[in-house]
Amino acid sequence: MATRRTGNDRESVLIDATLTCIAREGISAATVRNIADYAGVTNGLIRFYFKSKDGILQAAYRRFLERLFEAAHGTIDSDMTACERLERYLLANLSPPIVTADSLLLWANFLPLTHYDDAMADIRRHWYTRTTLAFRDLIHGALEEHGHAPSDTELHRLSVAVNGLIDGLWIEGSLSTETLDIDELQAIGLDATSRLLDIPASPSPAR
Amino acid sequence: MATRRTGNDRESVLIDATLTCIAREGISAATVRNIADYAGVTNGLIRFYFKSKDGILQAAYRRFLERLFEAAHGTIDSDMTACERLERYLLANLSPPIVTADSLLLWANFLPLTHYDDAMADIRRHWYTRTTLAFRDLIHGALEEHGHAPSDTELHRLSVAVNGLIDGLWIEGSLSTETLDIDELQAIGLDATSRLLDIPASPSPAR
DNA sequence: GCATAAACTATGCATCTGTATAATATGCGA
DNA sequence: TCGCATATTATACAGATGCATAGTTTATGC
Repeated sequence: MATRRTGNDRESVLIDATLTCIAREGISAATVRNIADYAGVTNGLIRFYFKSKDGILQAAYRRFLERLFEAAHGTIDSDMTACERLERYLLANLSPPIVTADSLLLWANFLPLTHYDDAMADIRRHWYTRTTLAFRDLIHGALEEHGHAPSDTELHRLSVAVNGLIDGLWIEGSLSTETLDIDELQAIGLDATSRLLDIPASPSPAR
Repeated sequence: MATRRTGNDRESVLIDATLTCIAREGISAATVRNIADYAGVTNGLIRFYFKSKDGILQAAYRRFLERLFEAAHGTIDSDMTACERLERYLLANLSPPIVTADSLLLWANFLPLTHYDDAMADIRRHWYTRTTLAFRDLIHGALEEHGHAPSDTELHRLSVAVNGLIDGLWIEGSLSTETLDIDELQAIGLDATSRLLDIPASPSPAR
C-alpha cells in the first residue's frame, strides 16, 4: 500500500499524475486506473478525492493553466520599467517550461474538452481572460513609455497581433525543439514584437 | 441496410464521418461504432475498408491536412504577382474554412496522436514540410518584388515569424468566432505582416 | 493503548471497445 | 434469370472502462 498521506498532499499527487499521464500518453490513456498507476495508488482512491473522473480532469486543467500563467507572470516585477516587463514576459513565453513538447501536448489534449464540456469551457475562459487583460496592459505600458498613446481599437489590434505572434512561435518552438533553438526563437520574437509595436528593440537583450 | 456503394465512394464517406465525429465529439468519442453511425452503416463495415481503427484515423488525418493545404494554396494562381500571391495566401489562412472552430478542433485532436504514433507523425511531417517550404517561397517572392534580397538566415527568421503570426491569429480567430470578426482578423494579419517584412501594405485590400 | 474517523485497497458490475468471423443482401455479367 | 464476387450486417469475444461498495489499514486524540 502507498504510504498514507494527508488529504491535500495526495490530492496534489493525483493531479500531477493526471498531467504526467496526459502529456506522455494522451487524454485517451488517462483512465482512472492509469492515473492511479502514475500516482502509485490503486484506482479506487481517485473517487475518494474526486467525485468523478471529470472532477480530476478539471482540477488538472486548472493546475496546468495556472502554472502556465505563473511561469510567464512570475518573472515580472512591479519595479521594472514597462518595457522590461514586456520583454521579460515575451522571453518567458518563448522558453521552457512554456516552450516544451509537454506543455503544448497538454494544451492540445485539453483544448477540445473545453468545446464539449461546459465546466472545462469555464476554466479556459477564466484564464484566457486573465492572460489577455494582463498582456494588453503590458503592451499599453510599453507603448506609453515610448510616447505612443494608442486608441482602444489600436491597442486591441496590437494586442491581438502580438499575442498571436507569441502563441504561434510557442507552437513552432514546442513542435520542433530540436531544429529551432531557444535563443533564435527569442530573438525572432523580440525583433518581431518591436516591429509590430514600432518601438526600438531593447539594446541589451537579457539573454 | 445502407444502399450499396462502390468501394471508393463508401471509403470516402467513412473518412468524412470520422472527421465529423472528431470535430463534434472529440477523439475519445471516435469509436468504430460511433463513426459507423455518422456514416449510416454498421460497425463491421469499417474493417472491410480499413485494416484497423488506426488505419481510418490516418486516412482522416491525411484528408484533413490535405484540405487545409488546398484551402490556402488553391486560392493562388501562378499568373499573380508575388505580393498578390502572398496576400491571397494570408487572407485564405485568416478566413473560413480554415478559421473555424471545426478545423481548430480537428487540428488539436489530431496533434497529440502525432506524438504517440509514428505513422501519424509521418503524416504531419509530410504536410508540415510542404507548407513551410511553400510559405517560405511566397515570402521570398514578395521580398524580392520590393527589392529586398534576404540572406538565408534572414529569410528563415522572417518565415518563422510570419508563419507564427498567422498560426496564432488562426487560433485566436477560431476560438472566438463571435467576438472577433473575420474582416478585423484579416486587417490585423495583413498589417502585421507588412510591418514584419518591411514592405508596404497593398493599397486596395481584396476584401 | 484504544476507539474512531480517515486513508487506502480489493473486487465486482454493467457497459463499451477493437477485432474477428459467420451470415445475408446486393448488383452485375452471362 | 441465374450465378457469384463483393458489399453490408449481425453477432460474439476478450479486455478495458467508469463507478460503486465492502473490506482493510493507518494515524491521532483521548
